[in-house]
Amino acid sequence: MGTVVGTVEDRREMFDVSAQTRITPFSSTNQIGNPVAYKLVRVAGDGRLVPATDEEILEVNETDVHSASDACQSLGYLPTEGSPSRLSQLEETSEVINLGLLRSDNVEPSTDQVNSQSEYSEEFLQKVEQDERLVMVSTPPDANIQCCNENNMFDEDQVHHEPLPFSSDVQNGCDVNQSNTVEPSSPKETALPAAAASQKPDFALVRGEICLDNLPIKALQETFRATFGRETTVKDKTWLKRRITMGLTKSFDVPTTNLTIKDNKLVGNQVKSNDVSDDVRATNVKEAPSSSAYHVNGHSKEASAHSLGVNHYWATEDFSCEERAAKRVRKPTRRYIEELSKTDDKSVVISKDHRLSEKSEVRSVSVSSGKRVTVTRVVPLGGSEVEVPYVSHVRRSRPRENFMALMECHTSCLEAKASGGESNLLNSEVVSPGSVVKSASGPIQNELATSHNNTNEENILTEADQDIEPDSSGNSSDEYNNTGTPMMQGGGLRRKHHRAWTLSEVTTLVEGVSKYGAGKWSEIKKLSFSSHSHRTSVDLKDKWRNLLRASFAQSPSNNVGSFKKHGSMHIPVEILLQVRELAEKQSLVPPNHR
DNA sequence: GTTAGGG
DNA sequence: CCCTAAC
Repeated sequence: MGTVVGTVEDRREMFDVSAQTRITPFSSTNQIGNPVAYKLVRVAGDGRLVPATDEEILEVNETDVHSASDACQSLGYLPTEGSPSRLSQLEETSEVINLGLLRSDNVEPSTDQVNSQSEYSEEFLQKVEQDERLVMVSTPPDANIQCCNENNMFDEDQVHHEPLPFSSDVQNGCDVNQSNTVEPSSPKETALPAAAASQKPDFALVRGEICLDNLPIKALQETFRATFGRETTVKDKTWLKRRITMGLTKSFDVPTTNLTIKDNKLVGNQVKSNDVSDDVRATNVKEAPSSSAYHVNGHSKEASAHSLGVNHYWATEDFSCEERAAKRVRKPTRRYIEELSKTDDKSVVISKDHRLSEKSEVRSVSVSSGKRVTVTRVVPLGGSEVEVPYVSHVRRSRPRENFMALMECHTSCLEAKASGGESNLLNSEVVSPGSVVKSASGPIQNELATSHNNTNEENILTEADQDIEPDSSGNSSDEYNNTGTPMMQGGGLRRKHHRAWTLSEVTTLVEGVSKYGAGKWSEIKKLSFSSHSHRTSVDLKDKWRNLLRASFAQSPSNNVGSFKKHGSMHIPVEILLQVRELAEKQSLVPPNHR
C-alpha cells in the first residue's frame, strides 16, 4: 500500500504522534498556535512514564516551540497567521487537548534540535532519578516490558524493509530510543543514547506505556498539570490517573492515513476513507503497517503503529457523515449518537488492547501494565467534573417529571379558568408535588380500581357528563403521586403513570377527531379533553394511532359487538369502524378543508 | 409549544 | 407512555 494521493486537509495527520517523545499540550501559559512540547519521561526500569512538569516544559519552550513550528512548515502545515490554526481549533473543541506534533526532526533534524534535545534529556535523567526515588519503590526494573513496543515495531520494519542501524541497540534493554528520528544517521541517535546510558542505561524516552499507578498524589497532580496545563486540587488518585490517562490517550488520537514525504516535502498522502471507515479496528490491529507509510529521503519507514491505533475522531466523523447521508433523513437521536460514541470508544480501547497483545503498541496508555483501561467519561457535576463509567448515558428516569407535572398543572389551570369551575381539581393537583415520595403500590391499586370503575360507568357517560367523571377528581392526586416515583419495589423502572384509556375517553377522542380532525391534538385536548387533565395531546395522538392500528388490523367483516381478541381494553367494533371511517375520510380530505 | 414518529 | 426531532 502506501499510495499517496493527498489533500491538504490530511496534512494534519502529520501530527501523528508517531513516537514522539513529547506531546504538545496547550498549556494555559502558552495559548493557541504556540504549542509547548513536553517530554514524557520513562521513569526508571519499569517502563513507567510521567509527563514533564512545568519547569521542563518551560525549558522546552524555547527550543521546541520553535522546532515545532519548523515542523509545521517543513511538513507543509502552516498554522496560517490571521486565522486560527487547526490546532487552536482543536484545542477549543474538546478534551482533545493534546495533539501530538510531528516533530520536524522526523524529516529534517537540525542541529539545534538535536542539541536541545540531548540537553534536556539529561536534565530529565536527573529529574527521573528523583522521581524514581520518590515513587518507584516497589517496581522491579525488570518489569520493563512495554517500552519495547516501538522497538518491536521497528523490528517488524526491519523484516519488511531495510535494517535499521539502531534498532538492535534499542531493543537491548529498551535503551534510549529516539525512533522518531527517521534518519538513522541523525546525530541525535548517537547523542541521546550516550547521555542516557551514562546515567541510566535503562532509561528510555517515551514510547510505551505510561504507568501512573504508583505515583503519589502529588506526582499525579503534577502530571495532571503537565498534561492539561492547569492545576488540579483533586486528591483522588484514581481520578487523577484516569484523567491523565484520558488526556494522554486522546492526545494520541490521530487519524490513520497514508502519507509520504519525499525530500523533506510532503509529496502526498491519502486517507482512503473506505479503509478508514470500513473497519477501523482492522486497520488498527493489523493493517496499518502496510497502510500508512512514511517515506523519507529514500528511507522507507513505516509509521504503522503510530498512526495506527489511533484516532477515530476524523475518521468516524466522515464515516458517520456518510452513513447519515446515505440512509438518514432524520438527525440521529442523541441516543444514537451516544451509542455510537460508546462503541467508538470501545473500539479504541479494544484496538489498543489488540495492539498491546501484538507487542506493536506504541502509544497505548493504560493505567497500569496489566490492568484494563477503564472506559469512563467525565460528566460535569456541580461545577466539578465527575468521572463515571461509560455506560449508556441515556436518561431512563424522568428528571422532567416534575416539570411535566407542573406543565400539566399549568394547562389544567388554564383549562380550569377557561371552563370555569374545577377549582377543586386544580387545588388537589397543585398540592401534589410536595407529596412525591410515596410508595408506588398504593396509587397503582388505587388507579386500577378507579379506572376499572370508570370503565363500567363511562359506557353510559356522554361528553357532557365528563366534567364530573369520577376520574377527574379521584385520579388526579394519584397521578401526581405516581409522578415522583417511577421506581417500583422491584427496583426496575416502571411507567410513570399508566392509565388505561376508558371507553368514554376513546369515544371522546373519536368525536374530537371527527370534529377537529386528526392531528389537531392540542385542539382536541383543549376542547374535548379539558376535563381529563391527564391526557396530553401526545397521549391523544398516541391513542389515535393505536386506534387506527386496531381498526385496520381488524377484519372488516367482523360484526358489531365483537371485541378485540387480545388487548387490555375492549374497544367496541363500532368505535373501531368509526375510527377507520374517520381515518379514511380524513386521509382523503385535505386537512384545511375541514 | 405542537406534532410526528420511533421505541 | 416516553422521547425527541422537526416544525
